[in-house]
Amino acid sequence: MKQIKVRFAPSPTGPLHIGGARSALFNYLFARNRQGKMVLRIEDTDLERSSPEYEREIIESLSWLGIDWDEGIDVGGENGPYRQTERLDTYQRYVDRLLRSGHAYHCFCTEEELARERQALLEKGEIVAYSGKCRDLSPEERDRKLRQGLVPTVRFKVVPGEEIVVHDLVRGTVTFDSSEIGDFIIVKSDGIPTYNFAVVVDDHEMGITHVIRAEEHLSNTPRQLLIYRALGFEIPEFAHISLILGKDRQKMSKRHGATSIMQYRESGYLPEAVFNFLALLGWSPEGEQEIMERDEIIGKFSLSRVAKNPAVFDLDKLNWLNAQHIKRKSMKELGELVRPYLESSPYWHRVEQMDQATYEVLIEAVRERIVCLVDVVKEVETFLAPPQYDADTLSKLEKPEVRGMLKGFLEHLPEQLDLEQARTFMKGLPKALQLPAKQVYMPIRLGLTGSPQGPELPYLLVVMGVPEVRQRLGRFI
RNA sequence: GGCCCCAUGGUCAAGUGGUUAAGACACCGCCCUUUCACGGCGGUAACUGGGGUUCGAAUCCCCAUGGGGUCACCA
Repeated sequence: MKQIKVRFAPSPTGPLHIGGARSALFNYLFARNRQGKMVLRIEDTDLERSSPEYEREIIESLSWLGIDWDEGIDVGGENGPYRQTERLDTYQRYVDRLLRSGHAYHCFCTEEELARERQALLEKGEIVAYSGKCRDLSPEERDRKLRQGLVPTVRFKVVPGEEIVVHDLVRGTVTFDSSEIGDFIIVKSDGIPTYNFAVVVDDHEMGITHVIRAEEHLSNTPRQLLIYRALGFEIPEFAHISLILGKDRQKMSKRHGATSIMQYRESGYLPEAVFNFLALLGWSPEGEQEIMERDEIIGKFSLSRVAKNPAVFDLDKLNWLNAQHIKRKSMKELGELVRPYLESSPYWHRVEQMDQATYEVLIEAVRERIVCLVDVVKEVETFLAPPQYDADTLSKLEKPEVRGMLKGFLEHLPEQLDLEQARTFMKGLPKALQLPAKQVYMPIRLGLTGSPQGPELPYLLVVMGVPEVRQRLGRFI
């Protein structure tokens, strides 16, 4: 059987966002599941908007997610270069071929007049397509315009009245009428090919067998099919996956808040959680299992289980998945992951002073409570920030019986204790003080942090340290 | 507006002619617990509508409706 080869071909005109990442992911999963190859190609033919910074960010985002590729930018390969602006001579060869075979022609219409015509058609509610004005220019006319210094575009000639059939792995058979497609531009006046042309040439040259991309490209496909045919290329399989929508059910875009992959990284989402979440958006595994690691997903992935309907991005579920993946981390791993966030905390100097054992107690205390890694910053404040007491809390703490209890607590409190000892100590405390549990624990908590909620008391004692416990409670005695 | 795609709870989503129509997130309740959270148990909640086809439709067909995409010298 022929080896499968897919590609992800972003244009570096912005950061990698959720939708793009999902396209990349599905390509990756498909390739890895079928022992195929993955290509990363940069489609930078939009000179105005492309930038090397975005290209770098996209690559970094993919790498962070754990998506890698066998051929392409950064890793090279036998079909390079993998940046479209570096492949202009290749496109030129095929343009010449189309020009010679009569499949394409030079067009001298200006952008202004085209925009006017398009607007008029749109208003009349007619099919918006190029008029074909320059289609039958005589060689003499063409040469004259060229001599006048007019810079032409190259258009692909579309024969109307023809049925164009797209066979799509997720959508089935989709039929288009060529009459709805006007002659379209394949080379811009700056000599750079357009997407519809370059994508066909590259996919062919690079031996792509499966084109997996977002549904917004479906209506481009008939144009590309025409080019495949004119050039005599073998047609790959297509799979158009449905879009990811925002809460407002519109295509995901910058308007929807955090949308770039890097933003998720910065907020402390784990790459394996984002990977897991994205895989579940538009695809579902056969079993019931939802929390999965990369290799499990690769093993289960198949295009036949990709849904046709668009999916709304659900942050709640991502959050839940992230918390689940955090719980799967070992203390040691989590301690490392969380450190950069703690470094930005105003209490970092305190954390820095902790010995390894105390640090791990801190991590353990916080582990079940955080959804994103950044949440540690807030959590750590419970332990280290100077407590704030509101009036209500103060009135509770200043009762005489509470004062007596706290006094007893401090008298019994050892000077030094680890987590196990703290647990035992706290457990036995009500008995030692001869008080019911509810009269003991909550006042201590309030006195220590000013808040009725937070990690279990033994954690508080260990992380805070006995001296600070004494100091915080001292004012209530 | 033309063309194209899509349509199961608030969201993700299983389901491919016969099911009490799964499961997950979110929400609500109970339990666990020295608090909150975690966790456990339970609950509310869906086949867009109308026609067909069929002994029988969430599943097949048609129409309507709704949502989305696309109509660039952007990809």
